[in-house]
Amino acid sequence: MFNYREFLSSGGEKKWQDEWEKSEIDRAEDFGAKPKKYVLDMFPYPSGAGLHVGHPEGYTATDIYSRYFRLRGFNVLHPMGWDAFGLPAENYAIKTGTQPSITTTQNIATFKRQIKSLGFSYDWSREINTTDPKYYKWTQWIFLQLFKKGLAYEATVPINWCPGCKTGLSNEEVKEGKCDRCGSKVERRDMRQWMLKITVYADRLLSGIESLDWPDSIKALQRNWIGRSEGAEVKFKIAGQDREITVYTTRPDTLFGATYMVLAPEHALVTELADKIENISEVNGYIEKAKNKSDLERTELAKEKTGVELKGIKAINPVNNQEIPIWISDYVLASYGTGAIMAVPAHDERDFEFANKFGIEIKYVIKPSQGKYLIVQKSLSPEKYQELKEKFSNNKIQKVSDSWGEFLEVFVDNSEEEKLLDFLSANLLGLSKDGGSWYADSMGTTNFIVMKDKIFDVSKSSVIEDFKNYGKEKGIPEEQLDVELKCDINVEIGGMINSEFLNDLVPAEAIKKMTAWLEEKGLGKKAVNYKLRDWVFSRQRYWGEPIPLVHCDNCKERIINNSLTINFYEQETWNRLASGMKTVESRALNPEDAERYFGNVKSGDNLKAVNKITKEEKYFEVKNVWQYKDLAEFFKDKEVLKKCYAPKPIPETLEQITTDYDYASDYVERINKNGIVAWEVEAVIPGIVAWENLPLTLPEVEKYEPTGTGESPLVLIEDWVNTTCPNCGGKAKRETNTMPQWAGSSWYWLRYLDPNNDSAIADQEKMKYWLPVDLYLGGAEHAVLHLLYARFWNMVLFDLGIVPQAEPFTKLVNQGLILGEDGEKMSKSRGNVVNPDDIIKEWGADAFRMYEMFMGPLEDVKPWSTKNIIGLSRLLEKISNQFENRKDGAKNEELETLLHKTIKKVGEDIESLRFNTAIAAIMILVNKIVEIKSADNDFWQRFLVILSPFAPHLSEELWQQLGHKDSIFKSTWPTYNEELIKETTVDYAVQVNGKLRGKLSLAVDVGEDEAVATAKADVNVAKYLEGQEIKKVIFVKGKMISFVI
RNA sequence: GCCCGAGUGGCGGAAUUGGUAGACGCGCAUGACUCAAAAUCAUGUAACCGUAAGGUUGUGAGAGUUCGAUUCUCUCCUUGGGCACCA
Repeated sequence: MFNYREFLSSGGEKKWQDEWEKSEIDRAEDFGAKPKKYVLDMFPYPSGAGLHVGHPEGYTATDIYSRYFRLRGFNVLHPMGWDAFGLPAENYAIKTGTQPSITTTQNIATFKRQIKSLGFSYDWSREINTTDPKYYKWTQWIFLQLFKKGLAYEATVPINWCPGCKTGLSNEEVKEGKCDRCGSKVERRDMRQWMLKITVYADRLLSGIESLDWPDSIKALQRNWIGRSEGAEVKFKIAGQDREITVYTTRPDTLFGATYMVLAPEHALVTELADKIENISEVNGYIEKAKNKSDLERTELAKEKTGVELKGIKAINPVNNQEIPIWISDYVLASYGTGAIMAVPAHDERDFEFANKFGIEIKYVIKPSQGKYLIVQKSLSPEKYQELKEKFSNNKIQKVSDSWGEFLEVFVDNSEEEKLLDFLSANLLGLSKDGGSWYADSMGTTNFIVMKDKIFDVSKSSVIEDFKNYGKEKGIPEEQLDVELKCDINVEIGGMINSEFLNDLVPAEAIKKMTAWLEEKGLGKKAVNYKLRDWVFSRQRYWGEPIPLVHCDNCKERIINNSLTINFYEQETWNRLASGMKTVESRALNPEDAERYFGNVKSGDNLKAVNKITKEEKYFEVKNVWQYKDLAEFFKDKEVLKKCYAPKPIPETLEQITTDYDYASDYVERINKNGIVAWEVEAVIPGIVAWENLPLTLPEVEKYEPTGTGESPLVLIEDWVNTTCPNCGGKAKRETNTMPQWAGSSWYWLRYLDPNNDSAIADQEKMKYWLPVDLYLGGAEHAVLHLLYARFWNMVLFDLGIVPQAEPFTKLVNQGLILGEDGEKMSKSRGNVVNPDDIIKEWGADAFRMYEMFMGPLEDVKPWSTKNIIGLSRLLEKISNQFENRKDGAKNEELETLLHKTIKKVGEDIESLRFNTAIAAIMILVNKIVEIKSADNDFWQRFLVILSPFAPHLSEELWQQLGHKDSIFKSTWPTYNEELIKETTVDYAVQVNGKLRGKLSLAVDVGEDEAVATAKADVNVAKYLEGQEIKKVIFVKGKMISFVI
């Protein structure tokens, strides 16, 4: 007699887990003939706490999915591994002195035991571990590919420094100004860092999103993070100076409304024109203060804008030649756009706030015309309301309420403006709020300020004054006249005003027209900007992949930033050259440009200029990062080509140059071959970089404590740091920074394909066979970190011809967070953490798996509830009991039909990851078995297979009890018969005037006439139809019949 | 502030080319079995009125479109997540 509880308590589940492992049933076959399916879980960080119930949610889902597709005849790759570099193990080491590698090994063992106890069908022969030198050899190898491609560079930049973790962080690792890991407030620090040039891929990372079958929310997050914006760069001249400032704006249409300019405190203009600025000490004081503020402080103080005007100099608005003041303020960021803005207070909220605070002119250049009017409701009689409705029947009238009371809103389009105004003045204005006046308060949504007997047009600049004067005349209390116009930032509606050649255009069109105008006049041009910053890639910590580079003193020079090369041309050369180049921007070098070009150079570095023909060299020592006076002097009379942000391979054909390459420096080598005189400037500092033989293994250390000085503990191991240069054989020093945690996870799905390959990250053919990943499941917390980095690396590897697709993950699904029983996030401190071990011990793995799937939709956030597990346990017990009651030859038609329906439903639900409804369907079927009392072997053969992905242990056990020698997972998914599933009768709902009045069971192919006649004859329905004229009958086949009377 | 998402019984949740709201499970109630309890089985379970038949209301709030709205449109509220002076 089979008993489910006995099966559990006697280790029945473990028995099958061992059996499956022994028979290697879960192995994926490389190059198998069956269609392939790559089902991937985000691999876990093996923490000391072990698995929590959130982990198995995703793993169960992919397990069910994998088992289902194997039963459907697919060759499924379903691997698991460990993302084991990271701070917890290192912090534990600092506390206890235990080597991170030892803790990691222990934690992995725990995780593996727990994961195995859930009966997941992972192919363990492909297990990987990011901390294994055999694995990180290839992480390092990929880094070197990036380095050789010019995508990894060293730079001294202000970075996010976490004082708690004593390491630098990437932008993606900072949440609300705090460290994503430890919660410490992040500080700004200038530090030497290895950076990855992810910005080069910004556009492709953005456009690639479109093709992905990912949740919209994740796509939106990535789009936001990349933050592409289109706009224009506009040049503003400084009055009386041979100097201009370039600003970036997305709203060139509002240029006529630009009443001042703002520079970031770091902007080079201030130092350059220091002697022209009358209040220079005040300005310098402000700059000094801004410098010392952390990013967090800047944003915390954001509520109140600060700034200082640069007295003595003025900028000239290029569209109307008006002189406008120049300010510096930290609400303008040096790191975005050009570090300078034109301020249009009337149509930008930040500028509006700033201008209001400092009393700067606000000039409106867009007339709003959304056509929205507000009317006080209490002034409307029912008759008037009716009249209003009839008059404006095509428009929307709705009730709203705010702190002022209840109103009606009437939306009219422009064509009906006049009509509404007539109506307003004829009917309503005399009856408005408080017997006095009432006004519409937002310029953004309203055309007119409406007063008792007068309407004011807000497009007139004097509107507020007019309004107030009129109000005073009428004796209206002052506080009721406190009208404020707000800034309006819309692009879609309204027309331009006060803008000469743009007048009456919709802003969106005005943007195009203005941009074209600027380009034509040479005052500006179209430009694109991204919020995405380069990836700060080095960490000053121990437990990570060593960066496999060597600094050598013998070798003289090092290019610290491949993007830095700029070419300066003698005037004559320039003249010969410039006519043939379309995309080149030329100008004499000035400090502003120098700052932009050499922003990565730090004090003490050298800049080397090389004459490409004579090979003459000239060195400039950098005294101050923001000042390059010597350099500027030397190149004063030379033109400079625009810097090259994006080093690209030397083009092969002329077409390539003109179509693909924006930047002239890309093809400077070719030009030089033609004898053109140019100076090429590189930033150089002592020490060459060479790369190591891989893997460069992480040495053991005695102290894991970060030094806190911006160097990793590796610095303390002298015989590791000191090495020989692979380049010249002389004395050299190793790089001591390590890689961030995200490095190992940025390519791990490739390694599963070929985990033991010692000559490549993975065999090309294997990659072609298995890639891309068909289903990738994991938490949404990785939306911009792991998923963006992984896409970036994959794209680079694709460009190198290593991986076959640019996008690694075709379909991505996020499992929702599981909250504690109290509805809060599970956390140790709250004491609401549930340990899977306890649940499995009490209820078994099958019940646990099924409960996690039955909780609700996979993607939803949902609370855990231990008491609800009993429902699933009962189900499994019921199944066991009914299995014992089975009777051969006792076929039941009703049950057979329901089984077919269930086979269909469960299959469809698994494919679309709707496990909760699949289990509900299984429950309905089981309830039917109970009702029928007995089912035959033939029924069980098929039922067990559809149960098996959910409850593999019990299904396998009962399967074997049916007499099978082979595993149930070697069988095939049962088929269903469409004919059998077809219903013969359908329930129709009968409605009268939209209310349900009766239900009818009719033949599936019933005609409309017959159905309507039957419906009319129904007692319940007839009651309502009696003595009524039927105006309309609606018949929806298979659904309902509706009478309108 | 901006960008996503969600609001349905006591609870977890079903149902969307607009067509019978509340599937399935938990819980609860009553009954059977038992000396009793647990377990199990049976029945019931949105709210209100009614002994019942039946009726009315009902998917965050308000409006709109429709014969008919959880589903579509608009406004608002609450809530989860993300971004946060990105010009």
